[in-house]
Amino acid sequence: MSSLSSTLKFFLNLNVVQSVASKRFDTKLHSHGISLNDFLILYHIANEPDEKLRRTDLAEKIGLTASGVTRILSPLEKLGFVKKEVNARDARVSYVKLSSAGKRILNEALATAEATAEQILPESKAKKMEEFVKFLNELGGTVQ
Amino acid sequence: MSSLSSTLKFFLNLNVVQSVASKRFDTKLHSHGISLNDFLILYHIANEPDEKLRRTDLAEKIGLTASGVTRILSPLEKLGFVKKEVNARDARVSYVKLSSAGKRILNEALATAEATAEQILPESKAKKMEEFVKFLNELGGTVQ
DNA sequence: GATATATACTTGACTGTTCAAATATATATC
DNA sequence: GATATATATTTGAACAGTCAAGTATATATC
Repeated sequence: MSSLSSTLKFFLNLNVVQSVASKRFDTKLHSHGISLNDFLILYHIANEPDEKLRRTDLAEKIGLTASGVTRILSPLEKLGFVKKEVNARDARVSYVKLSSAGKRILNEALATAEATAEQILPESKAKKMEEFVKFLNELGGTVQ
Repeated sequence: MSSLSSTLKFFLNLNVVQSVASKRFDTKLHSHGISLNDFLILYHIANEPDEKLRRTDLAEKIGLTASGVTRILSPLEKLGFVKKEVNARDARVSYVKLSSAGKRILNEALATAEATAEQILPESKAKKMEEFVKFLNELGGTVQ
């Protein structure tokens, strides 16, 4: 069995580690009524200057398709965490905007997410973490 | 909006990068009739001394649940890439063993997977890749 | 104004995976 | 031997997300 390149090993391990880590986060964040992807969505929206995003832009930031974004946002709208906002100039576009309830949930979930991250990988053990984050950003990671 | 810890940023970016990367791999490997998870499964089985694994052990290596493993293996058995083997001593246990056809598919897919990895992240650009792989192994990545 | 092409988003149908329960078996204890 | 507990795997149902097609709108060209 020939050896794999380091790059391929990297991606295969990425797959496994992500699968396990996202289960951990989903389990912890579930107490706030959201998933890890919900959290990521609320976080990205909160980081926009006017706390809103086009759905196609959001899809790119979280690495899912536009239809995937529709599937995720629909229940979040029903829960009142986000609201849909139209674009005055382009009727094709709709924005997803953070609501007050959404901000509250995000803030509460932030502490849980930080604790979960610390549990999986204590920062004290995280050598060169900033470097890894940078590396993932180069690969398309959108959280800066 | 307070800043996130480096560790949390790491995991959030992991999520996004993995989502995009796995789509790339799935697209490319689809020409062999398998998915990235199929590939990972065949790879892990091939790396066992006797080319077989218990299903619970396989689940751990790929970061999915036992029922997820059952769902994935069933079509692979039908396709003839793997076969089920019983355990003589423990009737609860069944092994998944690589077949000749499975070995062939894995070898063909290896070239595609390497090319895909190189496309996403050229090894010449991959500074400290071995270090990142090591880091992911510490986090539970099972491809060494 | 008509037409062609592109873009944004949704939706029916589907795939991949999990959850919770079910089934079968193994082990430990009495 | 009976019983309790644990483990391995499967399965019905459900959830998360994609695919491909559909719908609506915008833009470019004639």
